[in-house]
Amino acid sequence: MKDSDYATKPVFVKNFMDGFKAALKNGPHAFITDFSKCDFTKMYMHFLAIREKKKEMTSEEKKRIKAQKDIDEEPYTWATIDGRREKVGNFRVEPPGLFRGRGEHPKMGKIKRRVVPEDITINIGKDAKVPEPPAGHSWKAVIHNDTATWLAGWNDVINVKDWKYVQFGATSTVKAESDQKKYEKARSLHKYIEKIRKDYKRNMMSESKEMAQLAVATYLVDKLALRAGGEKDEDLADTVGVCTLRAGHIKFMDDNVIEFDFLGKDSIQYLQQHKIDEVAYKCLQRFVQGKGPDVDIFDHVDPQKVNAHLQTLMPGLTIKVFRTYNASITLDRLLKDTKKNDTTLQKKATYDAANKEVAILCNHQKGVSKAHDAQMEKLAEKKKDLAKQVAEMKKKTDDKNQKKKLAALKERQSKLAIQMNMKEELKTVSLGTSKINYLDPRITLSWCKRHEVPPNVVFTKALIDKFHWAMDCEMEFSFVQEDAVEVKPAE
DNA sequence: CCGCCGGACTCAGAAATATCGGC
DNA sequence: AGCCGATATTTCTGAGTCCGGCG
Repeated sequence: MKDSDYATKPVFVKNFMDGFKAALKNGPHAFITDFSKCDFTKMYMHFLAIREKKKEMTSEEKKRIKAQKDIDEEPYTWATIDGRREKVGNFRVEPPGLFRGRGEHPKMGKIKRRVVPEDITINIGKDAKVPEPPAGHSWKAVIHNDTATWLAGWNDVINVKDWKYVQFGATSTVKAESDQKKYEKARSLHKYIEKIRKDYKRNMMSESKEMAQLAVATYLVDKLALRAGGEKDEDLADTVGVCTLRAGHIKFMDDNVIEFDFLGKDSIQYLQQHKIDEVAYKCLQRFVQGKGPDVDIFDHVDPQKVNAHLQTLMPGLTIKVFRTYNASITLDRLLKDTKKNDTTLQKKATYDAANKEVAILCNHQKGVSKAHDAQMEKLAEKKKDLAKQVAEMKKKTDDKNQKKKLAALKERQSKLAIQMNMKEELKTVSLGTSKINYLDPRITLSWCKRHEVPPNVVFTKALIDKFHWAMDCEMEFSFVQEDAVEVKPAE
């Protein structure tokens, strides 16, 4: 934290000092009340030294310690469900520390106390042996809820109403089945999408304010893959989704273009301009008329109402399904441009480009790494150097391998150019999130089969494990089912 | 009915850690 | 061939969505 700018934020400092003072109260250090007079350098140096020591270990030592750790943890990484022994996900409780919310979080800096066995509820089979709590401690409760999939849970110590759970890992049957169901539902949305679009286009012109707002909200969800946006408590960061968009979050530009500028999940900025449907544009103008920037645009609807309406059109349909649908069908469409005779590397580039388009659609971002500019500069140096080498090689007409060497240099040049281009283009775009959560793995795996690309070119080992249920999909798998008529994206 | 809220699960980027690849 | 910085992958935990039960 000392390396971050948290200490310059008044909210962080206040929350931290409140907790710190409470901890020091009645002790010999109760006189400490002023953050600006505190110097934590000694602690900082202490932890830095520990890190240094770790670094200095030989690789053998490191390996040995890791192996021992794996052995020690092994018993906690498995659980049996319906007679199957399956991998557990997060089996460790969260250690104490300072809470760091995302964005301008009102609780940043609060001290996160240690979670003790007395906080933990164990959920286990009636006849199973209950794990022993640490010596001298007891569990808060032991329950036998066979309708929930969590193994243990506790109330979060910062947002006390929230629960934290120990769950099965991504490779487990429960997770795999639910993942599969998610993609099947998104896939079936395709069969209803024309009906849904007709429905909202008609309803946008409804006299009923609720109906019109329902329609425009659904349109934005369909076209832009926005999140639902539920009401949030005051003690959380101020972020929005479709239903909580406020008048100040949109700007009306010429030619039915709207600029969206708001903070979404994790306080990630959504800043995009889109040309939208003319009727929807006019509706939005009507909805914000006479409203100040802080007033809700959709004051007559909420996610429950939108979802309830969606379910009159397709069973089980909710707002988030559109995100999955949109992401997957976009990948499906873009991968069709893969060239048969390309090298694996080129095919991978096509895949990454499609993945990138999905990431932009879903607004999946990442912070620019601290070293980015320096790294780019280094690559630019390399580029200059290569250019010089090429120029020199051109002069060496006496070298009988001149042609060959020149070709090799040119090859390096073009590779470097691609690398630099990619690095710059992806400096704020995060590809992983959509790969893990939004893209039907069968699209990717059937593409791998058709184009003879090994799955590990596009999926990490963990993803290959997670998507084991999709591995044997057919080569001809299509996210859009064969019997479906051709449908264009929302306009 | 409908709105509210607790509960359970999915999804999110940052940080930590492991592996890679160029000199 | 081995070191070191860059890149890839995994871990962590915070932040959403949505359902169902209750008043």
